[in-house]
Amino acid sequence: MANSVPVLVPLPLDAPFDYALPADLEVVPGDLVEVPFGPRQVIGAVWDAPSTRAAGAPVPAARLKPIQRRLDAPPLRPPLRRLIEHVAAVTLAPLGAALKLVLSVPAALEPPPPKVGLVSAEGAGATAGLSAARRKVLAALGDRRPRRPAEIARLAGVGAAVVQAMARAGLLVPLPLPERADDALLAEPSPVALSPAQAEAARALCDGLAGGPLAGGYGLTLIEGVPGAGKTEVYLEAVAATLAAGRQALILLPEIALTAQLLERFERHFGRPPAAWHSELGAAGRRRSWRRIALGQEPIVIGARSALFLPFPELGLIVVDEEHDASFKQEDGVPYHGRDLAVARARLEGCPAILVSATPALETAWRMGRIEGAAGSEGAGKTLLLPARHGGSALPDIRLIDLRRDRPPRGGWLAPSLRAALEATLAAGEQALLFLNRRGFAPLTLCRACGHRLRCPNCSAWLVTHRLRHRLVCHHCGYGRAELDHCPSCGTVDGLVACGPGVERLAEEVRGLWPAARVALLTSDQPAGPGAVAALLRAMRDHELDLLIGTQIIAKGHHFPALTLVGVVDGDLGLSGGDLRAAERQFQLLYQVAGRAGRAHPGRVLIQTHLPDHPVMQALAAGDKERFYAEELAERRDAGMPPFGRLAALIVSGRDLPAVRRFAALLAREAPAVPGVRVLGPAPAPLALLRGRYRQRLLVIAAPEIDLPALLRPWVKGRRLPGDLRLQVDVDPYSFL
DNA sequence: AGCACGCCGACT
DNA sequence: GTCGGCGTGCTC
Repeated sequence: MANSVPVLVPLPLDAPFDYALPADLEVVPGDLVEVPFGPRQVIGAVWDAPSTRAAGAPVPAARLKPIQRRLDAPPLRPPLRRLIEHVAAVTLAPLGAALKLVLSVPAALEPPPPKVGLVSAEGAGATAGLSAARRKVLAALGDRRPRRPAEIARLAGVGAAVVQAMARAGLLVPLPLPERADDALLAEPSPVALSPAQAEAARALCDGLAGGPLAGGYGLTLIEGVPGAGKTEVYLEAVAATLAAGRQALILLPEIALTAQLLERFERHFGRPPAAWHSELGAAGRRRSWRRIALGQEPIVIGARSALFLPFPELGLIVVDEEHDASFKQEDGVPYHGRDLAVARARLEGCPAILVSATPALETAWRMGRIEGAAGSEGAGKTLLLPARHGGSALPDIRLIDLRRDRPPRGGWLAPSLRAALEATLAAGEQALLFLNRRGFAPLTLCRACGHRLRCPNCSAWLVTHRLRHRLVCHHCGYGRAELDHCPSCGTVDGLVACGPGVERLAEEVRGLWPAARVALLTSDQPAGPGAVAALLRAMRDHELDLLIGTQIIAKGHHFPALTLVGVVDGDLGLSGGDLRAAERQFQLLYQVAGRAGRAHPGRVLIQTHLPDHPVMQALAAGDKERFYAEELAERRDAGMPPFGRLAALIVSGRDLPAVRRFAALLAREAPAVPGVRVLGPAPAPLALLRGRYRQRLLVIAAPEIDLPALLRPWVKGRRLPGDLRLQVDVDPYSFL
């Protein structure tokens, strides 16, 4: 019992705790161990010995509790441990909370229970006195091969209960099932023919990256090209090179871009399905995948941002596809940015990182020195610009519809010119897509008699009418109730009017105009059910649909060969609200949506807008991405906003508004007075009431040379909050909602 | 994060 | 007189 060992537990604690190491146990840093923690047992990770003892007297050796056991799982490798420390440092999260991101699947830390099947017991041939069902089971099990209970029941044509009862009665006995041998390639990989431009980019990617993936070493590359330019094929070459070197590749995608289509594409290319890691994965799938990844049995992992924390034994490449996407930013819990951490992990692992986008984040473009007249940071990495595959214009023909002149008829949302274009497209037997980034039927419902607006009781937000489900829903907290036929304020019956369009309402208009057209709706909540979305996308691809109406879920990755017209119903939607990145995001979104048109045929895009002179609209209409980036960057520079300044948002929330205000004001009074740092607020946060909690926000704006986490740490860390108040610190906030 | 300890209201 | 509310403080 000589040594003491630091163990980090996945709880919101800032430092590891020391434990006694029993004489019969050996551990190395990164090992997963079970330790007593207060009254309970928790699984933690053996941490590295601190170089200098942290402040505070060490716990006397006599009071140390012993490590209970070491788990049968590979230790967390040093790069992953350093990533955990990095996350805690940059987000101000407790170190243990960062560890929890890695140990998110406790069940995976234990070896899986051996898979057991059933065979008929010795001498069970004597069937006398057995029921017909039981005889059927024994007959079906003639070959004495162990099978899973469900399979036996199916084979014998009996219920699961029969099999269970027979096992209990000893008529069937357990026997281990043979391990599934699935390491081999399942199919012949099908190499993809690259265009000359793609081949050149792939060569540059594989050769030029700090000696290439084969040689290892950190390097950062941006692959940029219009939708359809074949960016995926190029990075697949780097993935192939990584696999050839015997290392693993991680591909990060926004959650909604993780489709069956994409997984199939990888499977075709590499002859085996990649491991997918996303929120839909069930408990069993997570456990299995986590463990297989930890044991180095999954060479390719495609996942959403949380896949960054998987325990790869030898990570050789990280790709961040759609790197500009805002969903890489984790908003609650530990508020990290997936793209930034991907780059950080690549650096720690000593492997290349590839960022991929048709419309890079402004920060990325700047950092890579991509923008005309902008210095960028030196030596950040290199950019591979992929030209459009068929030469010609980079994007389909984009035109603006000025809604101030070209007005939709009363009660409609499609301007005459968009109607005409849809009419012509449908008449020609071609496909169209209508994009409206608004779920439901109408975003606002008000009473004609008294003007009352239907609001969420928990949030400062309107209730959205979802007519298909006959419900009123809050899109922020999940509150929902049945649709109303009377005003809850004045009681007037049938006086409620729906204001503004949602995709459901748009579908109604479209069906009224073209009753014969095959129309479908696609949003994040519609259609429901596994496979339904895939089926719908397949139907669209195979031209079994004429018109698809959807929210931003349709913007990503899908390829519809017969699509020739894209209509953007409300181009201004993302531009309202004082969000720093509103213009950038809207440009990226509309550019992506536009890219759906004419990937095979020349297509066109019509954008309805009230702001045709807005820089976003002008840039889209002119097809001038460069100008938009340059202008937007200039504006950021003038305002001292990212990437020319750093932001942090401090949000104080609680059920009692006065208490929230008091604490926010106190926080502001105690703000660090440092040159180059401004603190704005407190002011009501953009959603001033969310889930029944009032929210006040302080905004910190710091010059780029300021170490923002270091500045914030003494100010906010270890602060005791009265009552149910909570303080959320978001360094480099992304969305301002 | 849990969970215990610790001081003030309505109940068998 | 007790059961129990959740405020605050600790866990090697």
